[in-house]
Amino acid sequence: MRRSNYFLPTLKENPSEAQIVSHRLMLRAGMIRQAAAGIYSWLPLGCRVLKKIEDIVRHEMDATGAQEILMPTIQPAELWQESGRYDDYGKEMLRINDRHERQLLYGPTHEEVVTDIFRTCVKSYRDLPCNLYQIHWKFRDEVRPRFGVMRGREFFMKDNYSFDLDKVSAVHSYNKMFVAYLRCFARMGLKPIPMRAEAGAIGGDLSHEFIILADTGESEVFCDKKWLDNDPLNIDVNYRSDLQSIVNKWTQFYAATDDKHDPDSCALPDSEIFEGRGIEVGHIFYFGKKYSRAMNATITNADGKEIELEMGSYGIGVSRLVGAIIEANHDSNGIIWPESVAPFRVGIINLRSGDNQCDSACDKLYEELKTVGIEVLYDDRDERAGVKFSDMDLIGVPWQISVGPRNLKNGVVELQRRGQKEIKEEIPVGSILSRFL
RNA sequence: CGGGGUGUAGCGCAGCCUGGUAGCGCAUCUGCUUUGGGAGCAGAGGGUCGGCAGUUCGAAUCUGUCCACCCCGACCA
Repeated sequence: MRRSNYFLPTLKENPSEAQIVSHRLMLRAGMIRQAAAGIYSWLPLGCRVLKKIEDIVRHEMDATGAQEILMPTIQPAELWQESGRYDDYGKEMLRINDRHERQLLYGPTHEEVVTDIFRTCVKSYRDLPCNLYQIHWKFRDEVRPRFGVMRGREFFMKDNYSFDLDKVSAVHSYNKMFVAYLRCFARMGLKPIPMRAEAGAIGGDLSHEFIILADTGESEVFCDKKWLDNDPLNIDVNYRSDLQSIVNKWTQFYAATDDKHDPDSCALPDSEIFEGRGIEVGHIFYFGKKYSRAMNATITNADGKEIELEMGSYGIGVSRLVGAIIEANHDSNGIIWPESVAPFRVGIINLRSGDNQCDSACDKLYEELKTVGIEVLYDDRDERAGVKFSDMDLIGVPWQISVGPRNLKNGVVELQRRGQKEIKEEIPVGSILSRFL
């Protein structure tokens, strides 16, 4: 992408409405625009990152055997009246009447809709287990939206729903999601910590929330230092085999948020405790028959008996992750994207646009990188070098290639890793491409 | 939903107390000079001062009311 035709409205100054760093940087980097409190438009740069995260999540979900669907954002009130949640959910649910005065709502979650789909379409135990997911918009009318996309009212979320015949199978479905979640967050360059959680409004008796560590996180976290050395990507996963040992391994160490942490009763010595801050980015629930019973979602088992389905639901805040990743990866100059979610992998800075040598060297490099499929942003604007450096740092492109007349005389360009200012490499123009293959 | 705060050009702000018809910086446009970490000079454009209703000869400024947004708390992916 050539910067001169890329819609990227960066800001030099901090918008006054934004307080926390990820919100400020997302506005300054031209990723989002606020339309109303807690409601945002996603501009090209933000959209790219959102889709990168979405793709990682989709890939990991597909690997577990889950199948993607899309359910409506607008739902009929009847389903919620049937489950009993229409009254329970309260003012957080945005309620709408259509022209016929039918009661509708903008979905805050989709247990009711998916249960309705399942009960009418699936009648035999042979079709189980089944896990359906979507990556879609939801709306919760928060009393007080804040922190930009981290706590908006409209948000982009991945939500799965598992259906099983019995509890053993349902727990396996739960464990699959548990492991897949660890992998998702790790692939985004984050340190996930699963914590035993209250099931809250969703209901049920088995639940974990996934917290990622970030210095500027919303809640305080206390955990065993052994967490910091665990890497989920080292797990050799076969989703068909029993996963309980992996889940056990990942829940054996101490971890608690500040409201649950009691220094007096904690068995760990202080020297073993890591004290940090975190952001919740995922939550999984096993809730058994709560909805299948209320909504009469039954199935005939092998013995010809009609039984209620065992269910679970599993959420990842995809749009929240954009903010969370920035909270975990930034410096005073801007965002530092992990490569897996970066909007562009490489940025080319033409230090002297208009200079024939610089222009042609940049053009050539740009075309070469594009040809081999590397996402590259080429700043070809007629701006001063400082403006381009600052902008490229702000939007956090992982690799910066600076092309200027001084170095070009010696046939080299400069390669720099975002976030490691001290390391600058001078590389012959001809061999830069091979660095990215 | 309780408490606090702010609405003036695309962004950041001053002016309001003490009424006299709007200003600064950045950004934008034009020209010249510059060019390796947010350039300099000269010129230009851009505002129903959040909305409505009052007070007044006259309101960004005073009064009332509504709205929007932000912060702290309670609540949450």
